[in-house]
Amino acid sequence: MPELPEVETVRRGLTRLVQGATIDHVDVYYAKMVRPDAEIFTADLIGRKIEKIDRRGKYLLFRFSGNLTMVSHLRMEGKYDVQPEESPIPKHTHVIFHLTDNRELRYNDTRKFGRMRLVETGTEDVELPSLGKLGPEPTAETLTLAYMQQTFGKSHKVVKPFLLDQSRIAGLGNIYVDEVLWLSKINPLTPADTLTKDQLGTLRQNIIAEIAMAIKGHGTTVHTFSTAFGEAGNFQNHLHVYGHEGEPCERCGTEIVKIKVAQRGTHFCPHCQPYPPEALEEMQDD
DNA sequence: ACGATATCCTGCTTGC
DNA sequence: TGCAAGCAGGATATCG
Repeated sequence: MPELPEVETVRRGLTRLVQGATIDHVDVYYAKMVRPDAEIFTADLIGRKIEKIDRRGKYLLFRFSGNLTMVSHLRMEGKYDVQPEESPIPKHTHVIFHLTDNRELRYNDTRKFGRMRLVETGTEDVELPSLGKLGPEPTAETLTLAYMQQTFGKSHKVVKPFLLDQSRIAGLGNIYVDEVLWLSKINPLTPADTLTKDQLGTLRQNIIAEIAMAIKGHGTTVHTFSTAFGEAGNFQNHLHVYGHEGEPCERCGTEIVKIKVAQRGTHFCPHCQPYPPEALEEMQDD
């Protein structure tokens, strides 16, 4: 599942391959994937030049000539690749951007969860409310401790779904949330407003460092992610808890457990990340 | 306004 | 062996 580091890796690969290329025409094979409807979508893109590719959180923003932006979200399994036009078309290819140099930019998505949206450049924050409401990027400059103290302090939500909320911090997904909580020795069921300043400082440092390291490693190949640009993601070698249930914790040897928190699979070490009193009380009730 | 829940999809895993 | 049911999950819509 692409999270921020994977999307950034895709952005860099696409920039290298198709920045400056011009769209000849577009074929949409799965109409629900695009907006406005496929007819308008394909008509609007004819003759446009890909001037730049930006990213915000997990969203890709293709900047086209003529003030047009395509906002693309890969969701679970979306992938782009660039192929010569004679190359066979795989089963789950849903959109093909035919370029004028006889190459094709193809969008593949097994589960059809990804979405593309065409808007006038500059209006994306309004046209896509979830994009406009994104929290700060997880970097040292943009994610300040003061911001974290303020936002965490105001919420009773438990920290796992809190960190998955893109309007709080942009770009974290299920894998990296489990990882940074393990690194920070914070139980995923801890209410956000009970975290101390020290804990928030540790969490902040781990988020920033983990995302930066994952970008350096070209993302993770957990499940079906690969960059398709000749840069195989190798970050899975650095995962400590995600997908490691039943294995000993690298720090203390206690068995890593997997539970459900807010409907999401959640991995942690019950010794290094002890349950908060709130969670223990809830467990008494059962 | 907020939280909880259902929905979208397909492929893989699990269980009988 | 075969097949049905269960599970995975980011964003969004809907309900209370």
